[in-house]
Amino acid sequence: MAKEMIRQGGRSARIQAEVHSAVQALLKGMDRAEITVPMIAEKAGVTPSTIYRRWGDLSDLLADVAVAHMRPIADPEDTGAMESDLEAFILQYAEEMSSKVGRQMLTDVLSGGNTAAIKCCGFTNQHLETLRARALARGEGDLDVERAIDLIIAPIVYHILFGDREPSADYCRGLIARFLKT
Amino acid sequence: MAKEMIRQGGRSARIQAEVHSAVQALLKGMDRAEITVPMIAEKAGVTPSTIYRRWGDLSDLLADVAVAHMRPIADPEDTGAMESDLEAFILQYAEEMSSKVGRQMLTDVLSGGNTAAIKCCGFTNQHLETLRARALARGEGDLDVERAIDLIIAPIVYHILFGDREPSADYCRGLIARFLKT
DNA sequence: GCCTTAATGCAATATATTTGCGTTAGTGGA
DNA sequence: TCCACTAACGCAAATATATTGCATTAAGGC
Repeated sequence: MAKEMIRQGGRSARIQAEVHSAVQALLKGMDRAEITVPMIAEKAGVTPSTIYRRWGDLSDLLADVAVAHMRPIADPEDTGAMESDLEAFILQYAEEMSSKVGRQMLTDVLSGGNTAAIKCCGFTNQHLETLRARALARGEGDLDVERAIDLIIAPIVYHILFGDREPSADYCRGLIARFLKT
Repeated sequence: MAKEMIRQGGRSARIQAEVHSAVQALLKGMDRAEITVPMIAEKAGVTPSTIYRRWGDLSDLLADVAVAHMRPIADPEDTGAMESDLEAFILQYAEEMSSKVGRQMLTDVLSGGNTAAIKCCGFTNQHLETLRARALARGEGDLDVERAIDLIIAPIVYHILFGDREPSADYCRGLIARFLKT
């Protein structure tokens, strides 16, 4: 019976919430490089050892918080047509990701375990799949999600991560136009 | 006079070399998460405080080492034609970056200061510019480097970083074909 | 309500980082 | 070549962070 069960309710969940919000609060006030686990523990009203045991180390914790914060709460806006849906979603995506906190979330996700990164790009796929389902329902034809990742998302993320270019709205619209041109 | 000069010769350079090779040696034998500064210091025959003072912290050191290791020693192979040059370069790039050490270098570069990342993508640009110069010299027409970054490099890097797909040779050739198709 | 045990807190220990100070060794000028 | 200047280093003490054993708390199933 009961082997290696993972608990989800009550105290355990409350502590996770406290720790997450402590991290987010600290991220607003200081650079990521100066945040420490004891600092988070104190703000969350928890013992440091609890954090170490649950999350392993700071990278994993930050990645976990970043993923939780990126988790979509709502579907992308429905503007009535696939092209405008796509533009609205991409522009918002680029703006969120290129902001200071967005960049931090990206690097945290990539520094943490590989599972965080997979989840993160899973969210993006999910959003694009939503747009695809809408397009099909409207009879506007298909939307190739893989191709959208390669032609639109990947360049935006690349330039944000490597800092060699700002993903301006015009640049994003250019990527979308290239994608739509069959 | 002499304000804030930076020394380059002798001991200082030797120590940098020792530390770099110590890091590379350690990276071969263990996971990046278990490497510590004192560990590196001992293998390099140096005091930990020296490393802390020169590089700040582990992230910056690893980023520095990764950048140094990515710095191109030779130009990409000259195969006689732009298309084959491009294919040769991209396939090698994808293979290097998707290897275990390649992934580590990428995340190290992105975790370290922003300057490391810029240098890193500068190397890629430089290689593509070399291919472009060759193509122009041969009278094969132009090669749009920015577009190559967006259409070929960015998707490869994206999938390596987020781990949602392996950049196989066939996949890379598909990206190249898409790029060449005007 | 009772039992089992995952999850936490506490405290002791081990490890890593920072810092003050004396020493070594590049660098430029005489 | 020698000398003055000082950046960069080594050492060791002080501080901060990470790990671990053990007692305690509280989910989840009965």
